[in-house]
Amino acid sequence: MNSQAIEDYLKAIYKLQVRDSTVLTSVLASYLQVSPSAATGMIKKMAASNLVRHRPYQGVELTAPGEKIALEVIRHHRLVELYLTEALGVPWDKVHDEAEKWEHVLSEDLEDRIDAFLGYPKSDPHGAPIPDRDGKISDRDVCTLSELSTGDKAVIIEVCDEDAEILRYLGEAHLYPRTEVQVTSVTPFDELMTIRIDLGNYISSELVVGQKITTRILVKLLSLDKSPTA
Amino acid sequence: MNSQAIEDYLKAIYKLQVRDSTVLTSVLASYLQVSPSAATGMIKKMAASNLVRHRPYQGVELTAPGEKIALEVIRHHRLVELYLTEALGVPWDKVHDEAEKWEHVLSEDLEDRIDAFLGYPKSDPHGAPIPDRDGKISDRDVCTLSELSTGDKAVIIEVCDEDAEILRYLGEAHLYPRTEVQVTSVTPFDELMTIRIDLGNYISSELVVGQKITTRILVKLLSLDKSPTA
DNA sequence: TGTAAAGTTTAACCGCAGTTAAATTCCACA
DNA sequence: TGTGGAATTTAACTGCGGTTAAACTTTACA
Repeated sequence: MNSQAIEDYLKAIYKLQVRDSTVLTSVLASYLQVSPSAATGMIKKMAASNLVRHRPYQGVELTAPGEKIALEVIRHHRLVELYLTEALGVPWDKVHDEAEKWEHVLSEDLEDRIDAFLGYPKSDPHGAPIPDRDGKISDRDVCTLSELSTGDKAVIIEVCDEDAEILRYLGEAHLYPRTEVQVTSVTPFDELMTIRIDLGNYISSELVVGQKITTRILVKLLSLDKSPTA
Repeated sequence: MNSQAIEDYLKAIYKLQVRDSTVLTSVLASYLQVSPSAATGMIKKMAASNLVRHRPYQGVELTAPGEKIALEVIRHHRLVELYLTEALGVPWDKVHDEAEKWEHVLSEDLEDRIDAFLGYPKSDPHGAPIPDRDGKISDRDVCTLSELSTGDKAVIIEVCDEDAEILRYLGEAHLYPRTEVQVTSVTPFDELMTIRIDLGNYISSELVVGQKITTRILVKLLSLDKSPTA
């Protein structure tokens, strides 16, 4: 069995690999809030167990076995997040921190029971996909809100779950997964985006959001008035 | 915040104090499956934090702050045990081991939510009392099954939860909390006890049990055909 | 009452995951 | 192309909770 620390490192590398396929020691260290030398030490240990590939001074990558474990931990995390929301009513800005602890103590048996209770869900309360038992994640056709242009209509697929304050703000603005939004304008330079939010019941609201927000929301484009800019 | 190890030590001392008000290092060490010197080390550390009182070579006792923490951990443990049984259908011989891990990661907020979900329960699936938030446990008028005499009728209040095999056996024999039993005979020397078990619907069964079992079942005497022997 | 056995504590050590400080490597730019 | 600065790794150390072996109390009994 791997230690909780190793599980945390593997999960972190997995998440950082989404941006860059090879992860620099310093990036990993600052993500995990440890010193670069601590990260180096753990990287070497994980490399010795064939969980990661390490090219000294160049960065680190998950191996297949490492990725498998990372996906198991992420599956645990997201199942627990959804479970806490659905079964115990924990508000969505709190479930991440709770799940950080629970993900490491979840037995396979309990994982199955929670999965069944939830009806074998495909995504967590923030819209993040839940890997299946084999670690597979279904493909999604998404981009960040910040990539949209004026006139584009989209539905929110996922919001970043790691900042509780942002989540509270998004919740107040009704920016949940499945909410529809339309970009009504984008300012130059700061790229402040005015979006119309569909609140249901033929009600909508308008909101101006900056890149702190727009880069943390994943959407699926609905209308093609304009194509997303790369 | 205390480490998981310290929480485990405090809980262990609490449980062992039920038998003997002062706990010997060797007893504690063997209960926790660590070496006596490891126990000594932790005892000294806990004594320095005023969690226990240590009389060298004589044994260890919880202080008031130590007992408070022990009761909090036990409350977590028993709430989790009941929650796993009620909400997720985990069989009663498995909940103890799961709860051993979960008790250390339960936030106060989640504790309250689980407590409310369960309707502020007073005992766990094995009949063990759940301390309230202040650490108070309601008094109970119980003795062990082994203390009863021929003819005594009693209702099972609690069964020891720490041995999964015994629990499976007890479950098959329908020896749950709230089951009524009557002692029909006791052999000399081995003190093998024949008990009649009320299975409900006017059905009962008979079973011969030894002291491994009878000392692990707490009962409340119903009829007073004979008083319990001290 | 002296002593040996049993129990307890101390001492020296280990692995884990972190730290700071020093050495090393890499890379960009003059 | 040589070199300075930034990033990375190594080295030396820390605290935690465990180990075994040795030293020390306590106690029971001859």
